[in-house]
Amino acid sequence: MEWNELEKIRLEKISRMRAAGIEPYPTRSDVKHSSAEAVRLFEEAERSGSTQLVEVIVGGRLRATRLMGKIAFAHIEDGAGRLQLFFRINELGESEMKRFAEDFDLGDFIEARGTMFRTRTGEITLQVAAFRMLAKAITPLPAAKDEVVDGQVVRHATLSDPESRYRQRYADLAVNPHVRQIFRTRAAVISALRAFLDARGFLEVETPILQPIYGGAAARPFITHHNQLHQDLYLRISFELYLKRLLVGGLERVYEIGRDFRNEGVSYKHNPEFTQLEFYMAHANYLTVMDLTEEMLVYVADRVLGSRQFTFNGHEIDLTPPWRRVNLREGLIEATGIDINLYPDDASLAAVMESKGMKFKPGTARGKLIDTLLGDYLEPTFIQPTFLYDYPRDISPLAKSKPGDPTTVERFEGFIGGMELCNAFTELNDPLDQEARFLEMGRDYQADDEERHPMDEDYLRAMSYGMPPNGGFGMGIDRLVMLLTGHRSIREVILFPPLRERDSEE
RNA sequence: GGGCGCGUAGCUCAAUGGCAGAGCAGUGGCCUUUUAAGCCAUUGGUUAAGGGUUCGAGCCCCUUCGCGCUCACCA
Repeated sequence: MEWNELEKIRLEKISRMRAAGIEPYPTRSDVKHSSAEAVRLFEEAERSGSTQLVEVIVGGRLRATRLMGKIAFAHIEDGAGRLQLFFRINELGESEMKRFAEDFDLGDFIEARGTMFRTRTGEITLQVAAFRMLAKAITPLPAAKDEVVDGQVVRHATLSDPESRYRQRYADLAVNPHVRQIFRTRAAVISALRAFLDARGFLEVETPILQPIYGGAAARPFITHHNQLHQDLYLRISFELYLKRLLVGGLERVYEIGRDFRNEGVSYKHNPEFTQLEFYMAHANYLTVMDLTEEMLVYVADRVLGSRQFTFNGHEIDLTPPWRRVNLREGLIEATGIDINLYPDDASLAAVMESKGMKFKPGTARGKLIDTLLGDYLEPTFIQPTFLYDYPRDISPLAKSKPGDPTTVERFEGFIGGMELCNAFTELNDPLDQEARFLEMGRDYQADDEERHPMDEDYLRAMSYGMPPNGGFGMGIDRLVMLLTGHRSIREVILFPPLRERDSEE
């Protein structure tokens, strides 16, 4: 390690402490109370009129000190909040007061024991009878001072450079309480999703992340290699094909929450690894899944936010059902004037789009053209929760056809805040149809080998044993957390977002 | 990958092409109820890296690195 001037000073303090027989990193902590508990115990004693002193042992990070000669005030921060400490020479003696002033720095983890009282200004405070170092901080925290405004801690000049915040997320978390809150919310969202599905008889399962054949989505995979098997493996791009195999096996309602990996570009709403929820439900269909989606997201919002309304990107969003439901064909007619049913092949749709001055890559297949249209003209307009439904068959190889309409499948995507959040369909369970779809996809994507939807023979074999009719659902958890925490960048809701390696890391 | 922008002290930020600065943090003092405590003094810089133009570059030009925004890509 290379230490800067500030750090060298603290290293000297460590030497000084050790020379005095004091261990700056003791093995045991004797902390018994959180800051919040200490305050609560004192308030209870006050309320009951007890004359008994409230004695506590608290511990936390030193966040502020106010040294005033023969007395000193300090604030420590722990997981539960902040607590003011009061040091006085009368109780501690001259040498301990000096030790506090000389050896203790902002950022150190310290332990303090004593009795609770109220200062003249009314702040509930620990009168310190004894204190010690729990863990010396060598590197100063990247933050200036705290201020309490209306009961909220405002931290001044705190770490704000996004690169530093992501590279040193530990420092970001240590210094920015609102960042810690994002990840508490994230955990609460996942916990609520589990509770919702568990209560409805879903079984949580784990399927392979390393897969010999990737599938369930159209994306370039990450490739890795198993040495002993002498075999290349892919990091999964979706869970879909494995979860549906379980329906064949008689697990009628399954879900998985986990990581997907897609070797694609990053953006404010794309990360190469992201967290996905997928569930599959026997005897459901895309309409019943739509209802369940509304119910599930309201449940999550109620539990996590205590509200069905929230602000995202300057929009007041309301999750209260029923959500708007837009037929894809009708939506496109309204937004673009193009009726996709009148243009049944690549060339005719491309021609009409060109006549309207729309931009797209030449030679794009019809399905992808339609996807471009909805991405450009519909998705950004779906601010309030909206289901877009009935997708073209040729971009939905795992969805079941709509009865009486062979070009359309029973599929919907849910949008909130102008962003795709989830994707669901009545799952295709006809193995012969499925085989035909794989072959069609093989043709459409032949030009671009990496994006090709590979044939999965074993998946077809599974389906050939008989798969119950079912509805399936996939949702990006990161995006849901973005919405519920009001962050427009996916990196804000991922603890350690990927960054390029730097030449010299300190 | 393309375009635009940014990178200055530990942190947050200043600085017409003309002496690299402030606040906080740090260091040394004073201070027995403070709370962004206060007062006095003070340390701290390869201005991301490298090259160029210029009497003179943090500032202008080129290259490289990193980050952000955006476009492309991403059913």
